[in-house]
Amino acid sequence: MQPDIAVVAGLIGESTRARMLTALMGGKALTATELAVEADITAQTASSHLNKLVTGQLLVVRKQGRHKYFQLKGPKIAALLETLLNISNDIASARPPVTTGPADPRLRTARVCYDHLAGELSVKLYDSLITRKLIAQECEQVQLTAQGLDFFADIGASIAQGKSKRPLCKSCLDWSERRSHLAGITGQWILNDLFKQGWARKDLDSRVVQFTQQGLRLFSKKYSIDI
Amino acid sequence: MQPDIAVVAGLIGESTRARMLTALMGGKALTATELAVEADITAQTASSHLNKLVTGQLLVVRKQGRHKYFQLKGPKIAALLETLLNISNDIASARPPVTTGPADPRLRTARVCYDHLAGELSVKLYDSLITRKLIAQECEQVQLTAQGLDFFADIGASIAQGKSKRPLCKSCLDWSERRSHLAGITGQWILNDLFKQGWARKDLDSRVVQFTQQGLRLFSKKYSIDI
DNA sequence: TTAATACTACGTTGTCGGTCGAAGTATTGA
DNA sequence: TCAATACTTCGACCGACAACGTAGTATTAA
Repeated sequence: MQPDIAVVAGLIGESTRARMLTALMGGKALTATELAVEADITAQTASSHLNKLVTGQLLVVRKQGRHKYFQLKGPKIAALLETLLNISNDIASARPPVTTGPADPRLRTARVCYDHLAGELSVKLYDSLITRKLIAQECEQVQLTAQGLDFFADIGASIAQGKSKRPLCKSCLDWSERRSHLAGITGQWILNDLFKQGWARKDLDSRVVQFTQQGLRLFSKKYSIDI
Repeated sequence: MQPDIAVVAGLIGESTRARMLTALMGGKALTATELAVEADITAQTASSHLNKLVTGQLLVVRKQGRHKYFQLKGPKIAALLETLLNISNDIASARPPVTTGPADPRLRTARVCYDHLAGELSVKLYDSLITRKLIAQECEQVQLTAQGLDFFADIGASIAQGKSKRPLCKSCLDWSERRSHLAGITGQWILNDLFKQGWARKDLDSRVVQFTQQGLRLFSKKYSIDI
């Protein structure tokens, strides 16, 4: 029997739940109340939706005191949502040449895509890594070169493959830029490093990554990016 | 503004429409009536659904006489559906250890995944290509090796990259096998070649690829597969 | 303990949309 | 021309479900 794609798609295919899931693309675990605010509904309704999403295996929940933290269940779910974001963006921009929304410019510049960086800045990063031959892209597939491995070892990146099945590198299509950016373990490390260095912080209740002036300078220096 | 993933997901997230879309994963264009039969509804209801799917940009329609042929709009949509099939399969098999459905064995053996081959046989094909170093898989990414390019040139495959952005090779995760198989231009060529040689035919109203006895023999010989 | 917060369970309401019957238009074939 | 087929439009019905108010149960803070 074929798997029933309607149940999963149906869970995502309701605007309120979709807003919650999109909010969780920020990678951070959010509480039920936060998600209720995000989706602009009461706590009761949110509770009901979140229950469905957990039962439907799209979210996992961690209880902490009187709070319940919800999170996307894994990279697979995040990838599905990103695919949906891409296609939806294609469709939306194909439709009306009018109102090609300016969008939140900060969201367009840099945002979190589950566990890695997305947006203009991440595309520039990707281009730089390609130009410097630290990653190689063939056939729309990416991998670290020997130089790349050295480079990331030098800057102290702990990106050992480990026993996880996750690829070191993975290109992720950006819905705002329509260009590739870096996902996978390496992409995840870069984002974490960013925060650890204090170069940027995640906006509350949003996927926006807000760089400090100096952070942006140091970041672009580290990865040789022209701003 | 973020794209609204709810509309696309909502279109897929209705069981009747999901059945139609899954049927179209066979890659063949189907008429409205055929899809109505497939989904077990009347022609009126089917018409309404198909209209929505076309408006929603998931399908394209070609009019031919008094028939209307519907088809998935492109590889992107097919990829989205395949991702959904995978996740749904994971979820379904995680749930009840009971009724791990035997499924249609023929569907499990060989089926069409939009424009390439999927199922047990395709996974074996993939493994054979890897073993013989005709394709290389690193970091979960695939590409044709030099030998691979020679091999496919020898057997007359016209798999020039062309100006299309489609990758030559692409691994596609199989929902029935939980293993990779070959997609992309090369995967498409192999499937077409199969039919051209008369080694197999597509079942009507299904994704099943039905091999002839001799076809299976010649196919496995051509690609050095152990059956 | 009392009060406040975070979340949940239940019952009601109202809307949205899937479904089909009936009737209509276009195309094909005899 | 007449009849059959393929698809669409309209209208009505009805079930599903999102939303919330009320009323609960945990957990924390004072």
